[in-house]
Amino acid sequence: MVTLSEENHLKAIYHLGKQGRLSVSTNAIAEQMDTKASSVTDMIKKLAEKNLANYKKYQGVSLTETGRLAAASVIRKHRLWEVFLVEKLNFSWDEVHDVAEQLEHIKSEKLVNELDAYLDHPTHDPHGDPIPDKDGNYTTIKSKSILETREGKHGVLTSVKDSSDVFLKYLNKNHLALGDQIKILDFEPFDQSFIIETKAKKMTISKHVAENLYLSITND
Amino acid sequence: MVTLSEENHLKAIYHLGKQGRLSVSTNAIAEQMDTKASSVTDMIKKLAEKNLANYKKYQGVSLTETGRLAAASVIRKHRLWEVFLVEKLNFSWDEVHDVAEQLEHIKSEKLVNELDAYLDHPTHDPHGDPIPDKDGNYTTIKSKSILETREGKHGVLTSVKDSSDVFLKYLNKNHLALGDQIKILDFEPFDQSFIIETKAKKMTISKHVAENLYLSITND
DNA sequence: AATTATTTTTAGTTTAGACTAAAAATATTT
DNA sequence: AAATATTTTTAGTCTAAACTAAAAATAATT
Repeated sequence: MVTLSEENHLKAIYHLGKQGRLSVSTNAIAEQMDTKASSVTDMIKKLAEKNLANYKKYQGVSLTETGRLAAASVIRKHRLWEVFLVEKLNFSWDEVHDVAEQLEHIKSEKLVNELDAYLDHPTHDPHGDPIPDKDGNYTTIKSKSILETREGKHGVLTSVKDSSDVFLKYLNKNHLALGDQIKILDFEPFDQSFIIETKAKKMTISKHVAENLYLSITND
Repeated sequence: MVTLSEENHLKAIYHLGKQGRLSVSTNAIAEQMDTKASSVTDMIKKLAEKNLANYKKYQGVSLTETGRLAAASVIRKHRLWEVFLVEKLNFSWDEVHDVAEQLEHIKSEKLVNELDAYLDHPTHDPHGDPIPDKDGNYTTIKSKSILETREGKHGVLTSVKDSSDVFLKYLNKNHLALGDQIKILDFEPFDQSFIIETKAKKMTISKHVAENLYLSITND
């Protein structure tokens, strides 16, 4: 049995290294999880003991195949629940995180499978993040942050890097949503801000915003 | 903050006494929860400390108004989730309990309210048990077990007392479901068995079954 | 390369929740 | 009412998961 805390550590390791494949530092995990390095060390040992992680003292941790699958399963549940909350229960995308954080730990094969089917097998959550399938696989939409994109290009807003409350509320306020067609009109080198155009209007976005918005570029 | 274990104890006390109003014994709680009396004593002290329970040593426990509301809230969530699982996710009524047992502890006002609305404010769960509203109130359907009912009477199957796996599977096997119209044809004093008639067929049920099926009697 | 700084681990506490075994209180019998 | 049985509580132990502070290992800098 994988405990709640173990699941959370698996998730952190998964997120920090490429799906847990590369080895991540104790400190990085501690920071991500808002806990202490010593606590992380303890937990890592347990994960290694259960063959969920590869661990050598002072060398960081990576996930085993089993660990990667366990982590993907938790993330799958998290993102499916997020879709459920937004699509069925009128949550907005800035309200789902805390609840999904709880729901992701519910243990029931049938529940996940039925939920997945009920939602029509969604591939991405409300923030544009991919939903792993039962085997932990997912397809990534090729996309680039606006900061990496040149003026004149346009594309569809497919995901946000930062999915914090504040950022999502900023996007709501400015009527920016996933799926929006966006054109990059101008780039200002001085502060690396952009002028972009949506269906509705033109607006200026800061560098900080630009690096958190991901577009799937439309060829023209 | 009410912990998971505290919530489970509140539930047990609520179920054992009239919504926690009458004082229940430590042993009864321990048995219901499949734990030890000494553990229950510890927990009861915590509940009293938090003003969720009234407790005097050796005198049993009852719930305070706050405690009663907290318990009702957990039960409300449990039963709403059961409805969700059956109506939306193709669970059958004998599969919902364990999952609902987990889901009932998810903390989010909005989640419960939206779920309630999404399910169209159901008043009863798949076993016929009433779903408390936000204030912990619910309406009981007047019903009697078949064992307490005389031959010749008929009524609608509104709830089951025992909602264990085995019993529900027995009912499935015999095509008995909530909402079924049932007529009591005969009573056999020797073993207190009954012959009943449903839309589909006649069948004999044992005393043990009869005392677990509740009918809302139809006047004629 | 040696010193300093940082990161990671170890060792020892703490808290919540459960347990066992013994003691104390209450109930039940004779 | 005394003796016995049962229930409940207390006292002390255990485990999981966190913590602090000190020690050990690794990394960075002079």
